[in-house]
Amino acid sequence: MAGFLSYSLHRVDKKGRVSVPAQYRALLLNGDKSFICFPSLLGPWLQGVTPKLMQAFMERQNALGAFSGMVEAYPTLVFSQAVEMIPDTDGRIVLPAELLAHARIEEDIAFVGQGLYFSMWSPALFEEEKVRLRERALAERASWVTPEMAAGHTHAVNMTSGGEA
Amino acid sequence: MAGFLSYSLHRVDKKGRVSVPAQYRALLLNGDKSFICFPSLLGPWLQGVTPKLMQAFMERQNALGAFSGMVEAYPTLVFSQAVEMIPDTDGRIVLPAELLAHARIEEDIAFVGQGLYFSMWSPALFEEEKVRLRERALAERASWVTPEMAAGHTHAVNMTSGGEA
DNA sequence: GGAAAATCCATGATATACCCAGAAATGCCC
DNA sequence: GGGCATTTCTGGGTATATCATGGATTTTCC
Repeated sequence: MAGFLSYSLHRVDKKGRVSVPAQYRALLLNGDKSFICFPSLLGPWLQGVTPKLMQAFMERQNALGAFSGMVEAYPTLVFSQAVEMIPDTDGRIVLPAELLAHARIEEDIAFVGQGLYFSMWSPALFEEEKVRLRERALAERASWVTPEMAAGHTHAVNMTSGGEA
Repeated sequence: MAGFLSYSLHRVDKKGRVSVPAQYRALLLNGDKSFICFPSLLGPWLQGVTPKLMQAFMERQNALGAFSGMVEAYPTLVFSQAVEMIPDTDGRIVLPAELLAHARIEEDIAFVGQGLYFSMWSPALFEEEKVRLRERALAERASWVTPEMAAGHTHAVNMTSGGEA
């Protein structure tokens, strides 16, 4: 399945090395075998996105921004703090200290699948976040599973293509 | 028929293995030979969906959501708790302990067809749910039956008989 | 030369993929 | 309807491969 799923706990060793979940690594194989990591602006966690997604974000920038004379705050922050992570032959990466600090990650790290992308957390902080997520999710749910979705997408979701006649 | 039907009772053995109903397996054959399983946000049961359906849900995410700064609560909860299940050569899967716990499944498990997808229950809990379903189904029925059907073919929409045939 | 980083090597625990076999149910043919 | 054959589910056992992790070694660059 081509999406980031599940939750997995990993360890940060003394040298800062972290195993990227094998499942995620498999998803990166089709691309650049790397992912982009940057601190979330809203809280203590790190976002992990595919290079492709990063590209899409870049293309949203005003190409002439550099000539506008003003600094585009959001993309500048994101890009300046983003780091490309390339897992080594053992599937491990080393997260820069600033990123670890931002997410308050010390010995343990949690990889959290979010479908198109994923995030990395201090396990304890994510547990707290999960409580908040649950509260918000029910309210949000309606907007994610609206009749339009059912009407608009169902036909594209043709079960298992063929099926028996 | 390319849809998840019926109800079937299965056993969870000591090793946590569960046979996926042959009927369901047949539906997965033309696809990825797997399905995605995640806890329902609404109650103690597990949802089973095809990878294709999961994909459709994923595509509904804002591709640049990771950059919005906001955590999308609903998809994050779903994806982070979702696990891809790939039946082995005997057609069995192993459900993770957290999922079993959520649905309070112990020795027995019920597969419940829901058309485009299906769900997994503790048989006892589903019996209780069925009572509630019957009540709600009658109220809902009106919105599922189109005017034409209501005029002549109402009997053809007799979904609520449910249970084992 | 020394610190930091990248690479290689080793390990062990776990899970998982596979095999086998019996029982039960199902469908089929006569 | 009776009997046969096939599928399906279940249980148990085992070997294998995967994967996360820790340590050592080499390389790089200041």
